[in-house]
Amino acid sequence: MAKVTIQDVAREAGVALGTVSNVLNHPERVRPATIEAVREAMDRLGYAPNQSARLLAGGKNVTFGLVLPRLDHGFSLQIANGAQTEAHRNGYDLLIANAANSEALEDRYLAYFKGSQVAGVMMQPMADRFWRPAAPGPVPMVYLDVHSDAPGYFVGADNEAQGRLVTEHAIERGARHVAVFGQTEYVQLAYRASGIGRVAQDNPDVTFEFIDEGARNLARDGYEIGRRLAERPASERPDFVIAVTDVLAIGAIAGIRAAGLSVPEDIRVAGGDGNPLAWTGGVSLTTIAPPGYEIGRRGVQFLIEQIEVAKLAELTGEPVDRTVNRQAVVRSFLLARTSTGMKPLPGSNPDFDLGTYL
Amino acid sequence: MAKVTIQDVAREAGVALGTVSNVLNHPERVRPATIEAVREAMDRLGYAPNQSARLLAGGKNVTFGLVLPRLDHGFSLQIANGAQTEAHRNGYDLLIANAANSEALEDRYLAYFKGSQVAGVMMQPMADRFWRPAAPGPVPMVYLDVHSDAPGYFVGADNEAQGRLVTEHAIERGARHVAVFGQTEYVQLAYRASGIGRVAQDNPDVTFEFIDEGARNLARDGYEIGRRLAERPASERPDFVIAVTDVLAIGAIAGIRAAGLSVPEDIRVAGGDGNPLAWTGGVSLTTIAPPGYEIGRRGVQFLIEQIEVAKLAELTGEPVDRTVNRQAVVRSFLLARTSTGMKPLPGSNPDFDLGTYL
DNA sequence: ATGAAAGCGCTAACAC
DNA sequence: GTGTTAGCGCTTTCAT
Repeated sequence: MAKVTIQDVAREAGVALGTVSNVLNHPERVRPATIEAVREAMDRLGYAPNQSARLLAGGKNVTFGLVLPRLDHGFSLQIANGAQTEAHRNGYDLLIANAANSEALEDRYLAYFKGSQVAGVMMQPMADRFWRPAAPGPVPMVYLDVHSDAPGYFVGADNEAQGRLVTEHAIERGARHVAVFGQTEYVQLAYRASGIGRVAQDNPDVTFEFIDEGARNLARDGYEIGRRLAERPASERPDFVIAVTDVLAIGAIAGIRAAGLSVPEDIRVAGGDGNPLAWTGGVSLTTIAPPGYEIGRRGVQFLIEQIEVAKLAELTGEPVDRTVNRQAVVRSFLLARTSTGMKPLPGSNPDFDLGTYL
Repeated sequence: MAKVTIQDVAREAGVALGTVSNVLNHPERVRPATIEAVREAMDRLGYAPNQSARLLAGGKNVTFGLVLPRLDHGFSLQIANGAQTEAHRNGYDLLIANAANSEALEDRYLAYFKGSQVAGVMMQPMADRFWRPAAPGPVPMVYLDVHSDAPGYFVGADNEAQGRLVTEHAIERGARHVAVFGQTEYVQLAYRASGIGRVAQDNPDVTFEFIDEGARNLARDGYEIGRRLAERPASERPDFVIAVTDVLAIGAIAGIRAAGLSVPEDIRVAGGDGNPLAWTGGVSLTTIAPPGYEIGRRGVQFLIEQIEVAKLAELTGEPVDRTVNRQAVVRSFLLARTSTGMKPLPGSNPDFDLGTYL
């Protein structure tokens, strides 16, 4: 129970306190045999270095913090996984905090990370039109899935491109009557819709129908709309359906089938955000590669960039420019699959199968 | 850039250092007007208390750590959400670490949390037959989804009961020929299968068929098996299918439908782990309530229990018993739904719709 | 490679 | 209520 300190280890190993510290932080300064003895003493005593003391004494922290608005959302999970992978690849650890849809908790975790002297903090702010970044603080900070003209680092997806790519694909597949649906209250989804609208304007010969309903973007909302569209007389029925999210799209596929039509033979369906949780059984969904993972990776890279800049500034003695505004946009690309009549690739990526989320 | 300390705040507010500390930790000892002035100074300076210094000086940590083996698995997410909710309800924060399937990372995060003097640590160990808990350390610790006779706190699901409940439901629904399938390599799933087997023994008049294939428990594995079963001649065809996981079950439903039969009219289907990510479109799946959420909640309660015990021991001066073995088993209950011919409840829980995981 | 010592920012105990 | 001070465990620096 009594906590083991570096002193105890030193005594047990018969060396000086400073030597134990060196084994931990600068092993190259210590003779191998000594290292061995010290390590053994640590194991014997079950020693775990006190992080607080380490940090307070000026040790370097190799941990990043990530504040997510929720943990039951595929997009945020993609971010978490991308960030974890990239952080680990660069020798950093990652701690994740779930703000559980509460702005108070979001602030709390943010302050906690800052106060913990982590090497950097990433945050996906709660979706909100009025959101503003905080003033630059003492630790590197990156905002994910949002943009701003204020000083800071921002990584987002090109939502308009996501909409554009899917729509261009529809045209290429010979669509004559396209139905677009999904709740576009969120800024990100509105951009997706705008990309779709842009391509629509460029193709006046194709009929576009925008269904703007009080859908909450749940699978069952897509189901209802899909069923309704499929029950129309053939002449008024769309031959291509675009949903702004994958979850809506799989709902639509189920609804179309429930009405007795088939996908992609009668109606083709595409989603828009590469959500690996969206699985329809039998027919794989055409969508856009999941940008969350890449956003997480890019966020970590921005963090490391800030650390490098700060290190350099410290060497040259020049102050860091606190007013820079850096923005990264993650590139989107289409994943064309069965639901729009494409043949599945032989070695298709199992990452996009719901099964991995068992 | 220069970090703001409690000293700076004190100077800015024109009070003593100790007063600022009191505003932070014992506001009741400070006059309201003073509190106000200090708070204002904090805001003006952008002060964030240094957690390391706080902890090192003996402050109480109100943060729990949770080490998960992966973040792309519904069960672990249930745990994270349950733990977060219960922790928050009790005034604690929760930090999540993703070991990303690496035992080295698992150890690393565990050591980090211990060294960070968090108030308690929960860990869902990587599924492994040879797993043993670590020796009791200085911080409260709870292991999730595993059991052991070694000293420690353990919270798990009653996997055998999960299998038993589903199978009893099958009998009640009039099943005559039950097909059971799923990869039972993991200990947890083997227990589920054993619960099924137990009920099978008690009902010799019902035919049970155990399909033990090299399935990886992905949705597409369930799809193949479901299709194959449905294509059998009617006399050899099961009238009830039990999959050890929900993901397999939804795959099976899709497969059965692809073969031209319908669920639940021709074949009834049940899953076994209440995975909210399993969504089939149209027909809702009979399954067992998701135990992950409850396991996370129970884990936090065990952590708090250990903290209480330690507090009490400190008061009485008696040493804490380090050899106790406490085990909690999360109760399972059936969610009977359309896939086994039950009528959906009018106000059915939206939590179990994939849509919330959009 | 060792031993001694300063000090990181804060909390809690103390005297005022 | 306020101001002062010891010391938490560690890293780093400096002399040896």
